[in-house]
Amino acid sequence: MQSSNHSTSANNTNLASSEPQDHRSNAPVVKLCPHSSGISCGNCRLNELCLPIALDESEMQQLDDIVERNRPYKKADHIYRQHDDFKSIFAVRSGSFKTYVLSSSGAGRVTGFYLPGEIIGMDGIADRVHANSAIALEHSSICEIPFSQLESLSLKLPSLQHNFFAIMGAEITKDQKIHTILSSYSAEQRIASFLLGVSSRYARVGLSPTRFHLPMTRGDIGEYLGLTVETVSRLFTSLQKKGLISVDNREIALLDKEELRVIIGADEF
Amino acid sequence: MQSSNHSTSANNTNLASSEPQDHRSNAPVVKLCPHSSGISCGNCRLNELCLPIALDESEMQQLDDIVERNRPYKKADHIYRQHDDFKSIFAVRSGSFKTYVLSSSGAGRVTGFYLPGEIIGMDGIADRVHANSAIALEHSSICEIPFSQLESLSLKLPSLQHNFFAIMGAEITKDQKIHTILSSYSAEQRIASFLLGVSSRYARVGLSPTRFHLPMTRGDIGEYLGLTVETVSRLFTSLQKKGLISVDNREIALLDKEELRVIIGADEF
DNA sequence: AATAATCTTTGAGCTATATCAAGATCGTCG
DNA sequence: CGACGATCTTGATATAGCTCAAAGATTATT
Repeated sequence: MQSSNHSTSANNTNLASSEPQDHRSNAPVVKLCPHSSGISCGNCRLNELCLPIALDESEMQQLDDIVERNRPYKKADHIYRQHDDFKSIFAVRSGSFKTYVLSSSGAGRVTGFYLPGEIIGMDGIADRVHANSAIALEHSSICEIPFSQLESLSLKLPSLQHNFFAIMGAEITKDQKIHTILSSYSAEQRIASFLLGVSSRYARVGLSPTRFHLPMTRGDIGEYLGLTVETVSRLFTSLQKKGLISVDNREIALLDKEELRVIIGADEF
Repeated sequence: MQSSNHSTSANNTNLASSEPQDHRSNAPVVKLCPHSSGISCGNCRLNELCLPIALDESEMQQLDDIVERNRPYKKADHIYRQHDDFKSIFAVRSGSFKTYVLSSSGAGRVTGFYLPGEIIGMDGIADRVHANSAIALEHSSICEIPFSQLESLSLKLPSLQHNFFAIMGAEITKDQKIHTILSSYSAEQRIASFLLGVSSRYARVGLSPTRFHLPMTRGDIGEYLGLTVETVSRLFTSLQKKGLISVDNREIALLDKEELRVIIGADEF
């Protein structure tokens, strides 16, 4: 189905294995090239936003030693799939991913989008099995951090333990925010909130908060927000007509962020 | 407003302070009675479901030393409120709590329910400020675990660090499950899923999975599931008419769990 | 470059759930 | 015990967003 692919969390810990026992359609057959790039946490432009926040030189070096930098993922490549054994978490270095669960009806349900500097895979920590699948939305690259090694290192580096608790805590806070959005916001509020959220996540990594490219389809956004494609599309059109955003396919410009915030907080009186 | 209350995460670390600077209406004025009960992690019947899982005697003792066992909470007492400084996490020992965020319209939004053996307060770990409020649904008691001390101790006790990572991971997995429920389930599926969820959580602590008391109102359930009170009420009635459950005010009996599961998975073909 | 597949938009009608309203029941407190 | 406030139920109606449908745009494949 594909000429190449990646090892996954379930099987790429053993880098020597060139023929991993993979039960999936697009089975990886190419061996990994860790450390092939000259990239390290120390020189990564995301290091202040990622796991290494506030680590000193030596600490960062120790973290760096357990990080594996897999070769790039093509669009639609999976990092891991639902029910795979949990072995690692992954930091997005470039590109973007979505996570989703499958409902056998085929109606996949998107559970999250991940942009550079964000961590994927924490859904597997509790049960040691991934609760969802993670797939690249575009050509992307990640850093793989074997979890057991992260645990060991966290025992030695208080800052690292602290950072990882904070990262997991942020995931919890984020998920609860979405809970509120899904349980109480109108379709228009959901879309406004989604766009502002993406905006600030791009801003976080130094990209424009007002003009950006959406890596996901309208359908993905709909699944994530509990809306249909049609509703998402209609609302993009409607927000554009109101002059709040400009839409050119997946190129979005936020023209009036303040008013978008008003939409979200409109029930707040 | 009330004759007594509790210290909160924001101010009860200093047990000596009998007059904490509290900005809330029902300000605590009674000093705490830690260790007043003969209770310890070692003899707590929940210790296999809580933070101490798989800790040995000595480890459990060390954990025990940092745990503060506050006096009971009355119905409607807050453990902490939105925007309070984050200092501790809390394990429910008995009773139950809900967490919620306020939308100034007064329409509070319930973000979670917490039963015995479950951990409250992880919403504050990332930002060091609580993102929601936690309030007792009935007469309840908790164990308070100061977070900075938990962090320190986790550096010394690998099992404790491991457990806490797992507990946070479980919270993430749970929140993502709810995401899926809210974004794709019908009202009936949400209610069925909620009832089965409560059932297995009661089973976890050794209570009946088929007959239980709901500590929360229909309105709470509605806010949590993104439904109105009326819809929740109608569905309870409807599921009862179908013979799947029996409802006597807040006393619930699950008469046909298998069929409830079918309802949830009904789109799975 | 041509074709196929996927994604997006727009319209028209439908339905699940919200909203509004009113009564019934429960729990609490004087 | 009696009464008030909170909670729950049930009915009637409204509507936001879904479903179905079809055409246009974009992207991928040969």
